[in-house]
Amino acid sequence: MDYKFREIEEKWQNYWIENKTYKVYNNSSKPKFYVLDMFPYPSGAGLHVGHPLGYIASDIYSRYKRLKGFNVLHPMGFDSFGLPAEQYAIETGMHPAETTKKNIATFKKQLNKIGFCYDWDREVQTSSPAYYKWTQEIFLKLYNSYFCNTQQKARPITDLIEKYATKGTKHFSSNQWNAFTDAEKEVWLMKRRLAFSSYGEVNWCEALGTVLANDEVVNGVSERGGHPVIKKKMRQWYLRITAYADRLLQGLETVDFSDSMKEMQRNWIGKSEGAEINFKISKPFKDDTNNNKEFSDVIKVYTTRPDTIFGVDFMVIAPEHEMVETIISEEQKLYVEKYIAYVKSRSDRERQAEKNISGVFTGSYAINPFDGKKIPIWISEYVLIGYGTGAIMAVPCGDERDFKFAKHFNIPITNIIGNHFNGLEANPTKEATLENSNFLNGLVMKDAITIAINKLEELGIGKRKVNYKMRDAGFSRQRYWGEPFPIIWKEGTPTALSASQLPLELPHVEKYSPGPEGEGPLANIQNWINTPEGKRESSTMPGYAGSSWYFLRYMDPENNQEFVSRTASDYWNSVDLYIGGTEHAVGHLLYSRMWTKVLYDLGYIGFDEPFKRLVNQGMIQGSSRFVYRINGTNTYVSKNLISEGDQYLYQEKKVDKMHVDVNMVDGLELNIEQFKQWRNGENNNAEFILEGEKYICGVEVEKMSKSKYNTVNPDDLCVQYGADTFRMYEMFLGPVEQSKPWDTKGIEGVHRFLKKLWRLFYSESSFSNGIQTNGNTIFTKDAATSEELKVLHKTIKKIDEDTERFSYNTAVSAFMVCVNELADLKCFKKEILENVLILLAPYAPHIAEELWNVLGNEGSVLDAAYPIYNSNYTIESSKEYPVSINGKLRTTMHFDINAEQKDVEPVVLANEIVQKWLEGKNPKKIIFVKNKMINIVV
RNA sequence: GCGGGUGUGGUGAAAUUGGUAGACACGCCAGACUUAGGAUCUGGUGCCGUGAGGCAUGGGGGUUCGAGUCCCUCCACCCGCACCA
Repeated sequence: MDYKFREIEEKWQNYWIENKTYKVYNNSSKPKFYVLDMFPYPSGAGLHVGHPLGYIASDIYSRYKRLKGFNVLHPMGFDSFGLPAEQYAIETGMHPAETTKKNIATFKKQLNKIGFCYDWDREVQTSSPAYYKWTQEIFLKLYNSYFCNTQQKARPITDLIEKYATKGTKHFSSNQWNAFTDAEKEVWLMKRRLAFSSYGEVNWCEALGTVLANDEVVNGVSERGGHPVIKKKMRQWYLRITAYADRLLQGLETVDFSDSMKEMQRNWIGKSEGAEINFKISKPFKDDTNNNKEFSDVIKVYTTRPDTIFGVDFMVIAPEHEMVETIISEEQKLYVEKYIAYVKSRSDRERQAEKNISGVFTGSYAINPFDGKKIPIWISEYVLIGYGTGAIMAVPCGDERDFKFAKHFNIPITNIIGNHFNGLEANPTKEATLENSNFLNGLVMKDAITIAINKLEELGIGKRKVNYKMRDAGFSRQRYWGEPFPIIWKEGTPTALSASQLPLELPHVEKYSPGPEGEGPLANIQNWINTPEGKRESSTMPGYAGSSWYFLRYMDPENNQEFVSRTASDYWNSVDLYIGGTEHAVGHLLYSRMWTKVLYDLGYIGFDEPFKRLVNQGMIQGSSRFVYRINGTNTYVSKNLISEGDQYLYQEKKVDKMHVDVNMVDGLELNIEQFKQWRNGENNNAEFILEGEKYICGVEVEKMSKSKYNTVNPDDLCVQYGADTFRMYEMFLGPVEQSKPWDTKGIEGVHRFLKKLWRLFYSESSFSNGIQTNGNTIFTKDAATSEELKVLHKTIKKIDEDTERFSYNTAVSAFMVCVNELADLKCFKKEILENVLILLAPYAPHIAEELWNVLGNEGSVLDAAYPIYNSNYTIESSKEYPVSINGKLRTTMHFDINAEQKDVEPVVLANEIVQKWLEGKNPKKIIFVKNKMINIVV
């Protein structure tokens, strides 16, 4: 009988559903294990081969853990709120709820074809009211909490109110507090709430009347329509994630993420220690009587290097700095205004990426607080208002950007580090001994830092300061397709709904155009936005709201009393293995880590890190194929006939390079018939200039996307080769963590492997008189030979190690080696094959189930006992040693496994080849590493 | 600009701790079986060289008996940067 993978896979997928094979219960005598994938956004494009990479890896691990005796939670759901559905609605009028429902159905269908072991009874969808009810409730918990700096944890806001009412603060007494109106109280409370409202800058597009995401803005104009975009201040909601900065840093020590991932989070948090220093400003002006006067005020700078204070040659402030207005001099006014207008059109990223130095002098000077030196104050886009104090003291001899700025604008440079500074580039060292530095002279810089700060504090002109690059997280979006805020505004003061009023459902809308003043579409729905108590908040929560806590809901998906019961969350605890892409390195992971910490502080869960171990799957890129059409004709020229240069040419004629669907190309050879029928046969009459008999396509690696025709649909591969082949091929491509372009070429090898495995159980079918005869089962119950056992146990060890360390590509290779060797040995023995099937079950579940039953076993192979490695079967008695002379391999020799250097030396030196290479010389040294190698140094 | 990552045959890759570079596959070449093959099987396949041998892990330098692996330096490409999820 042949390997009829389509029938087998359908059979077992139905079996799994009927027998609830993947149903998971919250009570079990087995130890728990929680394996989670980052859930997908159900895009309209459906699943492509990039999505399942991580899912297959986690599925393998889940099945493996289950076989090893764990109660494994391995759920799946959908991150179904988001911008694309809304964009699509704007374009087509289709309601996001409708498209989302459809897309989820497609995704699920596609996922199920690959044979994942999800317990769909636990599915969550962030856009369903039954789910976002709890997202809203957790928002209320954040809103009704503050971060207690003494205890370094979240506490109910009522504790703070209590404190204000009884003890007051340095800003007000308890009596004053009690006399405050509710609105006045709210102003103070808002400064502490973990979810709070404040003003922030957004990308505002006047023409579209809406706020835009950064990637909707290209070169200062909107992607849609190319309208100008400026920064605008608007009321926004924020999460006070900065309060958790230190705990987010400390928590990294306790989790098993890659070093690079931790590094990225640390950089994002960007903790630095330094000082804030007050610089007095001197701005000359003429008073009414035309006398020269000096205006004076203070600008605070933040620096991590207060030791370089005597090397400050100028100050730079951000174009948005609040002091700009007051310090510009009459003469410079025009230049400054022009410069600021230019900066307004630029994004933060452009401003930092810019290599051309730009800036403008304000006309004012700052006074070095220690020595009274007058330094010019400049404005430049490389200083960002959101970081530090939005003003820096520039030390050109020690900072590269400051140095270039000084050179560019001819600002004299003070050298405070002697010959550590060569005048050609800045030197950021901390090891130099300070010169020209007043009371710091003679000190090594790193020691001078503390001394300088102490002096600043002593003189009251500055203070020690810890700074974070991380900002509080913007938590509102002027959009429709997201969770509504359970907030009502009255006369500028917000009131929260109570938990019992949730969910606050998203009202149905017909149109998605923005509301007045850049508000979200919800502002247009009069009977929803207006309530007797006041106006509802019109913005919605961002995509990461629902995804910040979804891993908790899977534990207890049907609970309608709480977002998760303490019993369920205590049992499942944090996620043991989390798989997803590095693109979430900072955003999603930091937000869910913060939410987890808050919920822990408030006592709702018993752990404060959500993910114990994180594995990042690489990105699957597309491998695009191109055809070349002679400009203005319908004739296509094969790739290698074209000369490439500034443009493509064929016999002096210009050639246009065009994407062609990668699925119509076998390797590099275009299927011309398919191509003619492509896109309703628009190339029906095309002519081809071939090389040999073939049309060869061009190749390039690009992002996988529909518009580049380089997407490959897993459904097609499952139909053609089967899910088991597809799963194993995705793993065989290379390490899970590595990014790589998809290429279907090569899948045959894995498919052949499964067919070869099949032939260990069934004899081949054959044709006689035009009729196919079925092969019969050929497995036997004979006892295995030591050689066969050796193959098996070698494989058990390898698969176990490789699965544990996520080296699935080498595991697949080990299966191939195993089956090749068993085939060579003509081993059809149940005793051996049975165990191979159990090992294989996580990787190729359908064929493993089928053959497991062919061998006469009942039920699912997942309930079998995992084979145990026995080293007795794999012991070798001798070892083939590589023998090198001067590090170059010259021969190999066999020695007993226990042979020592003294046993080996005479034999090696007597060897013919060794003799030849020694050329009669005496060896200087013989290096013998037991079980590794032999090297003779001459 | 800042941060992170990757560079090994024609291709995907392997080499887990500094110890036989290229396992396992794809592709290609030769052959067997077959009415037929997009089935199956056998052998070969890093590069140069008839050969002995030499050269090879992005380039250059270093440490070491020994480097794909460690150190320095340069180059190329990919990803992220706060309203895409």
